[in-house]
Amino acid sequence: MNDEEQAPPSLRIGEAADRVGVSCRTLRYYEELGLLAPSQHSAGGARRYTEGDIGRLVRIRELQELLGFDLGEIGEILHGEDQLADIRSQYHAAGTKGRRAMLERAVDINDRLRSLVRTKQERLAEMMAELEAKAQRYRSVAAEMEEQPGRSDPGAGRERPQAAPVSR
Amino acid sequence: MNDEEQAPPSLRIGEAADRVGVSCRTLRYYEELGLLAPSQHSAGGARRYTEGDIGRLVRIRELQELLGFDLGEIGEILHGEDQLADIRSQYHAAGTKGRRAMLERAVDINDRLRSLVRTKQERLAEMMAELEAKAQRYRSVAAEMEEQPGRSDPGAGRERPQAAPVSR
DNA sequence: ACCGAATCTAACGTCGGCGTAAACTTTAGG
DNA sequence: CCTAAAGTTTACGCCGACGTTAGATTCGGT
Repeated sequence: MNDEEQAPPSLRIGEAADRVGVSCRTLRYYEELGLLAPSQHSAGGARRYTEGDIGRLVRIRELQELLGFDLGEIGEILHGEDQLADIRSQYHAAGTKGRRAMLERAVDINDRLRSLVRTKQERLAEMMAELEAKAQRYRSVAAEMEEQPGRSDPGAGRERPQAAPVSR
Repeated sequence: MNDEEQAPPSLRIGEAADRVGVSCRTLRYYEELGLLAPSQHSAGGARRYTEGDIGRLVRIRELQELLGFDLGEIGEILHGEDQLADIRSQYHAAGTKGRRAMLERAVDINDRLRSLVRTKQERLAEMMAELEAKAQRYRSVAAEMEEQPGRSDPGAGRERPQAAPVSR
């Protein structure tokens, strides 16, 4: 009656790579570094990536491009979180003490990441303010050009409204 | 009567490097790439950096670290702005047409930078939201641990309040 | 004038993050 | 079953962004 396969359609390496805009080589390289192992394989041994894998991959890229971590640091971050995730599935893996330690470590990573993101947001906000100020100066220069067409010889226009200086 | 020298105290390469947290080699490298030339030199030919140079250097680092440009792209950005700055000091350098073109180019660069910063801010905001959601989950797990001290054997606690799952 | 610390130029070294080539195997459609 | 397209492993290549070393030169305080 129900011939709908509910198997999550895992992606081949090329499809996965296209989805996040990287190369196959990059995926294999991440696997080599222990960052991202496909959670499935075909009978013949080909990599099959689940949606969860894709999510992890996106995460890696965000840490790389947005926050500027190198792949080693990203590995540490991800593994810290992986360990904590194991607490849920493997209740027996560690004693209460170990679980507390893992949680603390994950919280620590999370705190540092949030702090880093915050400072980055602040710096970006400053930069944006400067860019907009500069855009404003550009507009006034453009306005000055409008009302004085065809002016190109030096020595003139020295004591006029003095449009805001352009460079920083 | 007035022996106060008002000369802007230009910095030596080591001092300049320390100020922005880079190495001397990095400064010489940037100069080699045409990104940052010290605006002064000592009699013997040693580099002397003004405060303006420092500002430019900071700018380079921001474009590199915050926005992720490579040094070639940064060069294009800076030179575009440099050209526009010349319009102010060299009225004769280009005809009205050329000046308009330069302004347009600078405005174009500015627009693209602002757009890029905006999208980066948006992505960072999303990331921050995820990090805070995760922090919230951590807190609930920690709370669960508090009210159940010394629980470490498996098979138990299966049907209790079910603290939010930890991993993403 | 002297001398240790800082700079100079020139050149080679390094390392991360993949790109690319080669030779072989799996996959999937007709 | 056949075959083109996609995937696999192994290994070398490459480039950007500096680090480092060497030997000569300059700076600045006494």
